This record gives sequence, structure tokens and C-alpha cells, in this order.
Amino acid sequence: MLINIDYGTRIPIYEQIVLEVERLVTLEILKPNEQIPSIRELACSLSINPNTVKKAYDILEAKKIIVTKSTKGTYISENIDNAKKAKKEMLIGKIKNDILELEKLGLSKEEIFKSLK
Amino acid sequence: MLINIDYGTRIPIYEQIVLEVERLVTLEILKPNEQIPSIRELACSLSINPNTVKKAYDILEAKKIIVTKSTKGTYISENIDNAKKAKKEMLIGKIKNDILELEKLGLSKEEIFKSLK
Amino acid sequence: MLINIDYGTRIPIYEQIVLEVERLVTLEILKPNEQIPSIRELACSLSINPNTVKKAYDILEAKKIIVTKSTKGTYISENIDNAKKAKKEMLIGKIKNDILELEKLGLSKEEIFKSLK
Amino acid sequence: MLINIDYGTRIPIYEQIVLEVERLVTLEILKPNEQIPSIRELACSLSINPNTVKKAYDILEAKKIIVTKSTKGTYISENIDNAKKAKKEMLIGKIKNDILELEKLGLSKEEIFKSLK
DNA sequence: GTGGTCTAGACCACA
DNA sequence: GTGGTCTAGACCACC
Repeated sequence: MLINIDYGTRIPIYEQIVLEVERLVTLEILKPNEQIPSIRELACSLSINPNTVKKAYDILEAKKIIVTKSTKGTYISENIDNAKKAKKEMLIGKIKNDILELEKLGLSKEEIFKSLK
Repeated sequence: MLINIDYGTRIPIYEQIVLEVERLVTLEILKPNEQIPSIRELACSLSINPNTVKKAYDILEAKKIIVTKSTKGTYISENIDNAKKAKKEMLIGKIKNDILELEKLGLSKEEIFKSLK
Repeated sequence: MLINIDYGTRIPIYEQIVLEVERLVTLEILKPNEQIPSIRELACSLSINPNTVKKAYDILEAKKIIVTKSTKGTYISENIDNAKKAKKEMLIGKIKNDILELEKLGLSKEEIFKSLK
Repeated sequence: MLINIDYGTRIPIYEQIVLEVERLVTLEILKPNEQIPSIRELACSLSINPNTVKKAYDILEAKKIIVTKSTKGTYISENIDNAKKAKKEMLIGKIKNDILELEKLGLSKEEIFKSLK
């Protein structure tokens, strides 16, 4: 599974894993009902502690993004549309905030959009 | 100086001070060559330890946003254009990343811009 | 790690650590990706306060000479060429200044080079 | 008198004044028996505390670089050759050290001299 | 009064 | 165990 960990940030590793899985799911690189690596496998391939992966999987399960069928492995949930919709809204919100900041710095919306094209 | 500290966040106090000063500088509420509160003063008015303020001032100085004249106090740099330019680029960069994410989720640039207007 | 601290100088301890690590890196005694002592370890072996070591490590990190992987330790950066190049330029710059001073005192470049051989 | 004070350094102001006067003397911009500004004048023109200038002048007098004829003002000493010779040797020594450092970084003397021409 | 350095030690999250 | 943050308070040089 394509997960990159950045050690130079304040975001804890377990949270980075959560975000990465969410990203892969919303991008449909990970598809509903697809099996994902076991805790041990992922921990090994990322050279991190299994406890850390466990914590991430626990959170993902609480968010209903994955389900673990005990002894049979861990799978992406069937329904992931909510995740996608929430992510879109979150991103639009972030951009709006940043635009506000830029406007405070004296840029007009037109100038900003021009820089973005 | 108008600085608000939020204790309920993961962002450390010293970094909040850095961000606040940067904000006040880019908004030109703090002007070039203007003196800012002494370490002890700010520490006192925020009810925090002087060392914490010192760390923030150290970072601001490394970013060339302030200059400290030992025994004479601390001042906003003469040239704050770098600070403003850097902030603009940072914000544009953030937005571009978010747009990329949205495009991966299936939105076109036109749709995105429409949501932002 | 072979670091000597001189208490009889105006250079603060944390800066001496920075200079020593830079020296060891440019001399390739410390190699890329090599782990260096933990903050507590070095503090202990130098009989100084961990905060002082931390400050030195912070500066070295800002200079991109080391990277700290939280909870996993501190390492020499992969790419130390910047450090070496910066040091070379710094030294060449210092010498050029000194030569200028000597020329002002009436020596020619030839005379200076002769004294240096 | 052409003296520049750098507030962004660890060298105290009084010492910077000492160094600047020494520099001007060795460069023969200030000549033997020439009168230099009074403490009050210099303090005023540099916008610093007279005590600071006083301390610098005391040191310069102890080094026999200036003499104060009380009530008549302060003058450059008659004999300044020793100062010049000492400075030359100091500079040559500094350069030799820097060259050693560069050689440790893998540069040959020829390469170094080439960078300096 | 100012900033600069350092100590001693606490508490936290993370692994 | 690791690093990250913060406090409380000391001492210093300088002005």
C-alpha cells in the first residue's frame, strides 16, 4: 500500500496513516470491500511499531472507513461516499479561508484566480 | 500588542506568537522599524514564561521578520516585503495543492472556481 | 561523539555544539544518515542541561544539517553537500575580507600569498 | 568619525568602537596626534550611551592607541607602528587557519589561491 | 531596564 | 526510551 510517512511534521504517525488511507479511499485507489494489509505487514513495510498501525486502524474503524473481520483480515467499507463528500467540503472550506487571507494582503479574487490557473 | 493564545490546540504557544506577529506584520498593523514589546513585557501580559516568548522572537528573527538590538529592544524589520511575499506564495501553494486533491476527486477547475465565488 | 566544550570563551555552549557537529560533518567523521546521540545522552556526557543540547539541535535542524525523527532519534541529513559548500564559501569569504584589510595596510596580493605558502 | 555599529552581533558596542578606531588608525585614516571626537560628541552621533563610549576610550587608552589630555580632548597616539605590525600578523594568522580548514575539506592550496584571485 | 544563556525539572505524546 | 513544550528562576553583560 502506497503510504508515505513524514517524520518532519507534528502530525503523529498514526494520524498520518489515517489520513493516507482516507486519501487513497477517496481517490478510489483503495476500493470498497478491498482487503488491506494486516497490522503486522503494514508495520513491517513502513518500519514502524505495530502498535502505531493498530491505533490508526482503530480510528479508521471507528470512522467506519474500514472493517476488520477478525481472523479474516481488514477491508475497506462498502460505502465510502460520505467520506468523499466530507472531504470535498473540507477542501473547499480550506481554500475559502486561504483566499480570505490573500484578500487581506491586498489581492483581489481575480488576481488570485489568475495565479491559480 | 494584540495577540491571542489558544491553549486548546496542538500548535505550541511560541508558534502561535510567531504566526500572530507574522499576521500583524503582513496586515501592516505592525509597521517596519516599530518597536514591539520586550520579552518580559509580552510574557507578563500573556501570563506565560519569558523563555517561551524568547523562543518565538528567536524564530521571528531567523525569518528576518524582526531584529533585536541587544539592550535596546526588539523591532519589526525595515523590509517586510519578504515576509509578505513569502506568505502570499505559501497561501497560493496551499490552495494549489487543495485544488489538485479536488481534481483527483473528480471536480474540474471550473466547478471548483464556481464553488469559491 | 567527540565534542569538546570550552567554558572560557564568549561563544555559548549551544553554539559550540553546532560548530562541532558542523565540523564533524564536513570532515565526514559524521556520515549521512548516521544517528547522533539523543539529547539526554549528549547532555549527560557533556554534563550540561538537555535544553542546551536541544537548542543546538534545533539550530542544526534549521540549517538542514540534521533531521530529527520524533521518538526515533536524531540523524545526520542525507545530503550534507549544502553544509560543506556553505562552509567553504564562508571560509573563502573570510579570507577575502582579511586580504582586503591587508591590502589596505599596504601589502600587495603577491606579498600576502608569499607569507601564506 | 566613520564608525559603524552592528547591533546584530555578539560583540559589545564598546568593543566594536575599539575595533573600529584601531582599524581607522592602522589604515591611517586617523593619523598620529589627530584629535578625535569627545565622548559626548561620539555618543551623540552614534545615538548610544556616553558610558559606552567612555568604556571604549578607556580601553583604547590602556592599549596606548589614544591619549586623553584632560580638558584639551582626546588624541591619537604619536606612535602607531606596533599596532599596524600586530594587525598584519593577526590577519596572516587568521588566514592560515582558514586555509587549514579548507584543506581539511579537500581543497588544495592551489585551488584555494585560485578562488582568491 | 534590555536581551542572552543556562539550569533543573516538570509534563506530554508518541513508539 | 525518544523528542517537544513549558515553567520558574538564576546569572550575566550591556546600556
